Amino acid sequence: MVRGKIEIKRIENVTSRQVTFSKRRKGLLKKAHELSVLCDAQVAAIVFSQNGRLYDFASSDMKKIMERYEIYRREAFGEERLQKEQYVQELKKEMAVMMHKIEHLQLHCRKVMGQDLDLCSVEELKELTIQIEKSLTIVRSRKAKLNEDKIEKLKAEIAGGKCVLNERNRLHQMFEEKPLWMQPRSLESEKSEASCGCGNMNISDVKTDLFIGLPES
Amino acid sequence: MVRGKIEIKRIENVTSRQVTFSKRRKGLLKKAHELSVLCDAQVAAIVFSQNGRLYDFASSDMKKIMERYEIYRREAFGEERLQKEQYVQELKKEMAVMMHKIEHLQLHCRKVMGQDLDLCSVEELKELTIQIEKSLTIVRSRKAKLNEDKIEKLKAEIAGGKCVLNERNRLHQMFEEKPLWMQPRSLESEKSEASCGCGNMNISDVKTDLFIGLPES
DNA sequence: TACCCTATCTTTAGGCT
DNA sequence: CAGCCTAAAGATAGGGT
Repeated sequence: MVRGKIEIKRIENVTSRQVTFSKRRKGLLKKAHELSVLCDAQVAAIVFSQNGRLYDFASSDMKKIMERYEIYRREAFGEERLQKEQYVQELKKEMAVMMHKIEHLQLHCRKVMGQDLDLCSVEELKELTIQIEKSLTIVRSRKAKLNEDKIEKLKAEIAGGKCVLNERNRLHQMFEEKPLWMQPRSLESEKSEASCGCGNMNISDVKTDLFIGLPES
Repeated sequence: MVRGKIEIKRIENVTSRQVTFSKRRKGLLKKAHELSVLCDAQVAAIVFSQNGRLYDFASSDMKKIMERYEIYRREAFGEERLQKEQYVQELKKEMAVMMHKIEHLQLHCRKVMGQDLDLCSVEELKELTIQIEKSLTIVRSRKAKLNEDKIEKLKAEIAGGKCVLNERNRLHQMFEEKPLWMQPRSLESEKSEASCGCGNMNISDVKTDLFIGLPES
């Protein structure tokens, strides 16, 4: 091979390849430009180097050229758009299903709430009644259970509270003093006692309960 | 201008321009190809002639090259796609809202049906009870009304039926025979009479009522 | 990496068929 | 309009800085 002549195949020497890339890339873009000017044609050229760098030329707006290209190559590019379109259609379909579901649920809710019964047959109303009666039973029993639980809890707390009180009384008696609650109290001490120590809720209920039986003097 | 040398500006002579276009176009695409092979680069070239004919070269799939290009030039191309993307996003958002609504409705339905009450507070249960009781009242009154209407209707029919019966009685008397309903009846027919009207009434009750007066034979 | 040099190769303007 | 011819213009491989 004499100076200058090369085969058109990948240049294996990295340096040589990079140099050639730089030169020929410039040449290509220049020629693209010349063609567009000389012949008044729409020309675009895109080159990605092996390093991923982009070099390009576009005689006019690249976007427009590419759009025009896509129109020509509709068959190759249409698919993707079609797929997107189909995806949107699927979404819409799904939304329609959900919408239907919502309507159905709303209708059911309303019926159970005793609304929109105009269209119900006697049979339907009968079933509805049974259903609602069942619900009522369940809800009531649940409520009753919760209340019972609460009562149990309160009872336990009251019992606990009494223990504390007895303990305190015992201590006071050990020091041969009247327990504090038997002494005349200022509002302030009452306040501070109420807000003292133990939590800020349950115990206070218990205290109130206890106070009922206490002498006010 | 000597032979061969030209300025880079639009060629005014149409023939000359077309010839030059043909030659340089070929040259450009060839160089694009050579660049891609020699330097292992991704190269694309698009040329539209003034007549709107398309000539192109792509070292690999043009679609991919253009997509890669768009990633580089996102700011210029993003808008349109972004709009579509936003549309899809909006759809998805709407779907999420609907999904939420469905869940909410389902939860509500279940609660009204007396299911999933574990998480309800006593307050909620109280309200639920009131709601369900209301529903029950409404549904019952609606059912009652429908039944009353039906009874009215049936009474009217019975009245019509009595006319027929009277007619028949008249015929029987003409033949000096006792009508069947005046003959002693079995317990069965009495029972069915007892269950008529009030309570779980439906068409069959009423029919039974009508059969009472009809000859069994 | 980038640019310069230059011999040589490639492209192409213009002309012709 | 397509193709061929040819000389000039242009591009570039290989080498050097």
